[in-house]
Amino acid sequence: MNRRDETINIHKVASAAGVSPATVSRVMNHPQMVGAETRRKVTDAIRETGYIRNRAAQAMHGRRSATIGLIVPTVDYAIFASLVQSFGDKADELGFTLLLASHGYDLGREYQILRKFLEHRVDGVALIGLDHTEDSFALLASQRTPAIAVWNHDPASRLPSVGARNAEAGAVAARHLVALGHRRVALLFPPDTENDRARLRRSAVLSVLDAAGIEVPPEYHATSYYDIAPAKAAATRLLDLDRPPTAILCGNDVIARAAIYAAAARGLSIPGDISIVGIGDFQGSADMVPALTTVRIPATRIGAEAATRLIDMIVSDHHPEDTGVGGCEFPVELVPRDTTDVPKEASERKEPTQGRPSTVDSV
Amino acid sequence: MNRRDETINIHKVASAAGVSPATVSRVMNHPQMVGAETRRKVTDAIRETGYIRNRAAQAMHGRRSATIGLIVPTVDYAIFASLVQSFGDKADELGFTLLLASHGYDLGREYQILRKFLEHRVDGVALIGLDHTEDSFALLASQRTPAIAVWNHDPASRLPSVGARNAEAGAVAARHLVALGHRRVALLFPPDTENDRARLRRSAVLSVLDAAGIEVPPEYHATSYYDIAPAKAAATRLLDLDRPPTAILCGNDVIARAAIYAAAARGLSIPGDISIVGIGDFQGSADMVPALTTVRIPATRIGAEAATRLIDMIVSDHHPEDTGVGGCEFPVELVPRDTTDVPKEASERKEPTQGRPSTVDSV
DNA sequence: ACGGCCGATGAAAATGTTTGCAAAACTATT
DNA sequence: AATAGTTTTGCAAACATTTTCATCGGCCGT
Repeated sequence: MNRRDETINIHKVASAAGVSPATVSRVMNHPQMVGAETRRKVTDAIRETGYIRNRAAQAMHGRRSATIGLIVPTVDYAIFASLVQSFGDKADELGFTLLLASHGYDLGREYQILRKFLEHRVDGVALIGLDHTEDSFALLASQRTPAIAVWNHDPASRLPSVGARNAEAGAVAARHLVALGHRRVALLFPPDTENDRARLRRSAVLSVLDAAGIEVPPEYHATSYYDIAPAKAAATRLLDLDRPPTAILCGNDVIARAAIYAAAARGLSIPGDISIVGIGDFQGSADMVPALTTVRIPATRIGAEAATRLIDMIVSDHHPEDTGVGGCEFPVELVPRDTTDVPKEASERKEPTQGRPSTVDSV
Repeated sequence: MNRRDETINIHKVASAAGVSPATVSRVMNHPQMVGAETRRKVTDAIRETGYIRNRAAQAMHGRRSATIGLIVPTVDYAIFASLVQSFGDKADELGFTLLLASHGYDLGREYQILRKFLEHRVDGVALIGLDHTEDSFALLASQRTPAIAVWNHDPASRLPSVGARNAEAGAVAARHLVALGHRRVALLFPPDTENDRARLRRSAVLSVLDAAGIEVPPEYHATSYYDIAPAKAAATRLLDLDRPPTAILCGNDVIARAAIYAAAARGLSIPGDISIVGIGDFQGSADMVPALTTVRIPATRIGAEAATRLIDMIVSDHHPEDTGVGGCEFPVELVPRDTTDVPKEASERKEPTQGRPSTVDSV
C-alpha cells in the first residue's frame, strides 16, 4: 500500500488535504481553532494516508512528550504488579504512555534509569519509596521534572508522596499480635538497606513490641528476600527453634504466604499452633485458605492516584519544589482473617476469642 | 545551579568544550571517530554542564528511538509479571527503554495501544500471543516496524513467535491425568474468545481426552477469569457436583491455586480426594504446600529471548516480512509434584504410586 | 458604505540532533 | 622538503513538527 521509503509526514497529509502543514498540526492539537469544513478535510486526509503523527518531533519542539516514567524495584511477585497495572491504566486513560523499568532494589541503578528516562524527555517520573540517592534528587531538580514518590507516605518527604504510612502498617500488625496476647513474636523481613518501606515497618513493629514490654531475641529476627523459597526456608528455621515463636510477623504478604507453607510443611496448624500476619493485602490474600490476616495497603488505588497527581503536576506546570502539591495519605487498615488467634498457651487458659471450623483453619 | 529556562543542549556543550556540535555528537555516538584529547575535553564538558542528551531529537533524525514496546493483556496476577520483568531487564541491558501497556484481553484496545506506541516511534514491538486484529497486522506492515509474538509459538505464525506450544502444554497435562487413570476430568479455563493461548490449551486437552475415550460432560466445563476469587467459586461448584470429578485440569497456575483453596475449604485432601494440575509453573508454584503439579512454560527465559530477538531484528534491519527471522520454540515440560495422584477409586484397588506424608498432602 | 474587529489560514522560524561532504591537520614516504 | 594518504574536525542540510506573526476575508455597528 505505501511505497517503500515513502514515509508520510505532516506535509504529505497537508497537500492531500489541500491545506498547509500548520493547519494539520492545529487539527491534531487545537481542533477548536480550525474551521469545521477544513477540519473534516484534514481528518479525512489523515485517515486516507494512514498518517501516524510523530511524537518525537512533537516532543522535540519543547512540547510534552506525553510519556511518564515509573521506576519500581521489581515487577515480579505481585508486590508491585497491582501498582504497575493501575498506574499504567490511569496514565493510558489520561493520554500518556508509560515507560517502565525496574532496578532490583539498587538505588544506584535507579539513578541510571532515571537518567535514561530523562533522555527520553519523560514529562514526569514516579519512584517507589522515599529513599533515593542524592544524585537522583539533584538530577530531578536540575531538570525541573515533576516527580512523585509512591507507596510510602510522609508529609516531610522531599518529593510529594502518595501512599500509606508504612511505619503505621507495621505498628498496626504488631498491635494486633500484642492484643491477642502474643509475647513470643518473630519478625521475618526482607533486607532493608535500600528499602525504606521495609525499614519503617520493621522499626515500628519493634517499638510497639518494646512499648508492650516484649523483647525480641536475636534468633527471632529473620531476613529473607521477597521470594517464596528463601522465605519458606527462613520461616522453617524459626519454627524449628527450641523455643519457637507463637507468632510470625512478616514484612509482606508474599513472605507471609511462604511462612504459611513452612508451617503446613511442618504439620503445624494455623492459627492454632502459630499465628502469621502479613502486610500489604495483595491480590489473593483474602481468598487463600487459610485466609491471611494482614494490613491492607490499597495498591490499586495508590497507583491510580499517583498517576493522576503526577499528570496533574505536569499539565498544571507545577514543579516539585513548588509548594501546594503535597502528597496524599492512604490509611492502612488491619484485615483480621484466619491466620491469627490467641497464642496456644493463652488459649489453654481462656476461651478462644474466635471460633472457626478447625479443619479449615488447620489447612 | 542551572538558570531558569537555560536548557543545555549540544551547542552549549560544544562551546563549553571549544568544539563543534558535530564533534560532541560523535563523542556520544561514534567515540572511535574522535581524537583522544578532544574526547576527554568533550566528556568533561558534558559532565560539567550536566548535559542530558535529547533522545527525541535523535529519534526525529530518523535514527533509532532506542525504545521498544511491550503490550500484555495484564500485569497483575503473576501471569505476565515474570515475563515483563525479564523482557524489561534484557531490553535495559541492551540499551533500550521499555514502553509498557496492558489491554485487559481486549484486542481492540491492543490496536489503540499499538498505534500510540508507533506514534512514539518505538523501534520494535512485542505482543502476547498469535491472535491480533487485522488492523494491527496491517499497521505493523505499513510502518515496517519489527514485531514479535511472545508466549505462544507456532512456526506458521504471521509474526515470528517466541514461546512454547500452548497446545502441547495442554496435551501434556491431559496425558498426565490419563496416565494416572483419571476418567472424570473437569476443565477450569479462562474465557478464550480473545485469548489464543487458553483456546489452544483447552482444545488440545479435549482431544487428548477424547483419544483416550474420555468424555467430558457439560457440567465439567467450567470458566473463570484469571482471578483467585471467581476461580475458587467455580472450582467449588465443580467439587459440589453430585458426581464430582477426580481431577481438575486448570488453564493456568493461578486458577489451579484457587482450585486447591476450594478443595481445602471443602476439607478435601489433595491429591487423595482430588487431583489438580495447572499450566505455567509460575513463581511460587514449586514451593506451595502442597507443591503444584504443572506444566512448565519458562516465562523468564521466554521474556529474555524475545527481547534479544526483537532487538536483533531492529539492529540488523530485518523486517517482519523478511524470511529467516523465524521464531523460537521453548519446550514445555511436565513437572509432577504433589497435587496429582491416581484417582481414589483406582487407588482403592491398586497401590498408590507415590507415598508422601498425608498430613502435608492434605493441607 | 466604511473602518474596525475577529476568526481562519499560511509562511517561516525554531526546536536539538545526526551525518555527508569538505577542509584542515597530521603522518608517513620518497 | 614535497606529496600522498589518513585521521580529525567543522559546516550546513536534513529530520518532522509547533507556534508566532502576518494576512486575508468576512461581518458588524454606526
